[in-house]
Amino acid sequence: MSTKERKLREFAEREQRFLDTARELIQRDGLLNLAMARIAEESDYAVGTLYQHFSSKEDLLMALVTEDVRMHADMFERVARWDAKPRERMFAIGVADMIFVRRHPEHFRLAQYVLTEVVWGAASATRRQILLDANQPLGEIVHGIVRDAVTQGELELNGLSPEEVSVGLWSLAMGMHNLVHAEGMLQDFNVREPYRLMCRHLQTQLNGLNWRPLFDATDGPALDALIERICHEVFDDLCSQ
Amino acid sequence: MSTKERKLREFAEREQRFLDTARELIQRDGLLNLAMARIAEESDYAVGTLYQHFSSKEDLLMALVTEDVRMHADMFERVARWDAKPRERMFAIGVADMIFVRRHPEHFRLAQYVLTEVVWGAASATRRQILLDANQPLGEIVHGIVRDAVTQGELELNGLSPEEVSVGLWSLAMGMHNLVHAEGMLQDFNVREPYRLMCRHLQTQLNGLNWRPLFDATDGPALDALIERICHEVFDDLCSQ
DNA sequence: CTCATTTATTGAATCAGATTCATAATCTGC
DNA sequence: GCAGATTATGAATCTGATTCAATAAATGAG
Repeated sequence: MSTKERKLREFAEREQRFLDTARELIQRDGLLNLAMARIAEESDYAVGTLYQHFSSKEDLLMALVTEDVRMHADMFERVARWDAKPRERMFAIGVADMIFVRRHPEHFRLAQYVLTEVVWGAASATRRQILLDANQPLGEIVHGIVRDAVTQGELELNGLSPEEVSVGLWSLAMGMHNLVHAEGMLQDFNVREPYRLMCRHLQTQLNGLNWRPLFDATDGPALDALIERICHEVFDDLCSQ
Repeated sequence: MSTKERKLREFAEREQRFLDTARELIQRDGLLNLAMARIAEESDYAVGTLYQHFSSKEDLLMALVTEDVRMHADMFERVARWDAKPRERMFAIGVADMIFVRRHPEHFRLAQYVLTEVVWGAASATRRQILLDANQPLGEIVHGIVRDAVTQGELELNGLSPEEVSVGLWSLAMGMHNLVHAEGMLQDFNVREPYRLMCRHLQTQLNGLNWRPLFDATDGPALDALIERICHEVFDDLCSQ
């Protein structure tokens, strides 16, 4: 039944086209001015057709975030496969975030919006589940690194679960993303390179957990060298810049 | 000119009434279903009158967040006045957050929404500035504690600015707030008491910064005792539970 | 106290934009 | 090539924020 397959493929292609158009429009005119009619028009389809793919505007936004999350997950998976000590891999997760943000500057802004009660509640249950599923691997990978460290005797949990350790590190990263995107909140604090700062604080926190081998977070050049090394060994194609 | 004063007071009272009504409605029907017409109706005023106070719905939401931020700032000011070591005061900031969330469970959900590009951009510039101004003291107090620690020889900055140290701790707290409110993101991780966990990670991070006196973050009872002590010494009236 | 003038309140009308759905077009199997 | 099924279309509908002409209240000079 080749016809059925072709139909499915065409449907998927059209969906992709809608998503790409939406992304362009957000980039051009801002999320604030995104209109369903415009997305349809710019994609050369009718509004009704757009609604065959997405049950609502919020649904579409959630689909965009899901796309990004999958790319993010790909980066995390490279880290998981990277042959290095758990502590280095955990740090590489932070570096992955940093690179990801550089390549998808709109992602966290959009994700922040989509995770909001208003948008979350207005999207379809199906779409929400898809997003949650896409997120799953991110958590798994981080937890896995924690477990590896414990197995290899480089970290003691001291009563925490691996997930609870992850959450501490995750919070740091998520909080920095938020501060960066909260207009005006961060400029008062006069922070030049928030993501490099995040990397440094990540090392500090890992030291605080007594995760061996300890790293001298105050050694700026060493920090930069490590970031550089991870860029080359793990994300070579992604950090030409 | 007592008449003018009375007018101003009445205007302020009416504004407060609108805000209180809005809060009730949000609590009852959710942010998703908040309608300007409803707020006006429930406050026994016409829609147009509501718009004399708030230039848009987003403006009103921002005013709500600003109210909360002021209360939050009051708690931080208590900490600033508390007679204790900088490290204890810094930890007390985390405890303040924890108590604040318990008393205003809707705040961070709302704040998350308001800090979103869409809402931020739709509010009036004036209202935005008011919110930023209300936030200012929060940052100042935290930076001040860092500076005190340095002055008293209990912390070395090692090339960071006091603001950059603050931002690391701030990120942790903000990230946890976000994870808590991102539906479904955290249950997968199976975290029972996220704010207690935040407190523990805060101690871990302070240790990582080598902020003296160090605290054994793995000692659960000691952690709980400290939290308890801060509740009583600083926030006695606020944590009857 | 009265009236002209200014200021504030009102809510029906307007507007924007998301969503629907009757109609038209296209496809399918025979 | 045709009947029936499926899909695409975009004008019409619906929701809810925002405006503004009409109305009411306050002011203050005489």
